[in-house]
Amino acid sequence: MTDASQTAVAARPLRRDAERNRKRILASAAVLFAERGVDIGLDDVARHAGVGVGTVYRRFPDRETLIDELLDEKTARVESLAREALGADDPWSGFAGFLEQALELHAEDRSLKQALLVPTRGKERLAAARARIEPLVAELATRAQDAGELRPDFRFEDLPLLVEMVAAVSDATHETEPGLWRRYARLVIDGLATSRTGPGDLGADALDREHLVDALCTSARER
Amino acid sequence: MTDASQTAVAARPLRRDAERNRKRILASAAVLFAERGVDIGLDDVARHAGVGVGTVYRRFPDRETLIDELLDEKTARVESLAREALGADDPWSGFAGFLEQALELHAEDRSLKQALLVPTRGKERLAAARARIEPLVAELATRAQDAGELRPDFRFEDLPLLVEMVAAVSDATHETEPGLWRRYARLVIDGLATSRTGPGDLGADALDREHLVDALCTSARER
DNA sequence: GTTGAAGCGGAGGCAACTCTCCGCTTGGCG
DNA sequence: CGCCAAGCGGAGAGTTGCCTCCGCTTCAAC
Repeated sequence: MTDASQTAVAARPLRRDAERNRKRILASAAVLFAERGVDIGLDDVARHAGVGVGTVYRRFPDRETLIDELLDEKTARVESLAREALGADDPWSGFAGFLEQALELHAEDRSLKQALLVPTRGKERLAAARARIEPLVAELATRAQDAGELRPDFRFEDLPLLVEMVAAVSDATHETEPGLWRRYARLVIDGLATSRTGPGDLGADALDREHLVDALCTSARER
Repeated sequence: MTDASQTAVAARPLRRDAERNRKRILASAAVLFAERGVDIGLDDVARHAGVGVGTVYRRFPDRETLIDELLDEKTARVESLAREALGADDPWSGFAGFLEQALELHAEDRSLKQALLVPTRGKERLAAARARIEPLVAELATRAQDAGELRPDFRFEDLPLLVEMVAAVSDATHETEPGLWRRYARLVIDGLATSRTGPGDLGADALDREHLVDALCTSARER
């Protein structure tokens, strides 16, 4: 893979001011995408970066180019998480640990879900990242199942929808109670284990009624 | 509670043609809300009902009035589900059965989630319905916990977010594989039980890769 | 310093959506 | 039947969000 600053191969380097603006745009997009997802107005990105809209659209002909460039660093973190997990001693803690860490990345960055899960998002780079990650998690799941710890009726195709589920919680509550998703992640992971006994510990407390109302209103407003 | 056709008390009855149009609007809104949620354009409702936009806005001064009127029948079904469940012999199957049936209603009707969960949606009627339902499910949960079958760290305030989670799956897949939500509902319910052993049975098969791709694209497009 | 290509900003076109307004139509009472 | 209050439809105003275009500015090569 060549240097990250040259999108097209052997493109003539940008003028100094142009390169500076390009960096600013990427930095602003990273912040805003993480916070509000990849479908925000590029006008907002331009304003945040202190450049005109025209500049954004000139540098990134469409939203997907911008996404492709921005998110491939983030997906690389998911990939290395999966590789580490494959090296873990215990197959179950490898699998469950990976899942929890991946969910943490999703909770911190809304755009990650859209980039990793939606196959039409981004361009070649993102597609390649997805293709690298998939066999890794499939292997993680198989090992945990062979060890008898992950329920046998789980299939690795379930993962995107599990992410979708927990992400629905973090989207709804990240303003009100940013760590609450862990409670529901724990619940899901408990449901994935072959067996379980005893009271368990969901970790983070449930929301009280007042905060719950806040959260549901906020998430409905955001939509 | 007085007759459903008089929104305001003692309002003079509508002219015959007006009443007919009102019914048509409600019927169309029921169909479209269930399919696409309560935030669709009221222009669409008007077109579907075969009336002009003006007619819709004259009869229902704002969206919330329409929602309030439409959804209180649906919420009544949730309420009676909860009452039935309280009469069940086994506290756990009462709780779990209620949850699964409630999730089924949510899977069939997107607007239900918005009406029941978001406290700012609708007007007095819906608020009253929410207030009636809450203590019922709290009691269901308490009984199941006292019987030692529902994990003790569950709190009934978790329910809205559990609904949110499973609804995220049905929203994503209701076009591609309408029954798939059951698989994930089962998983969550398994996670809620105090203990569980053996392979379990998630019911509906996971999506194969092709359908999964379809589902994720569709849900992203809809958003 | 001069010059032209590269780059810039933001006005404005276009599309989707919500809701209002007003001239025409119609039901039903006397 | 004749009348008019009640009702109707849909044009269009106001808004928001995406993206294009073009006249002006700036860089950097010479």
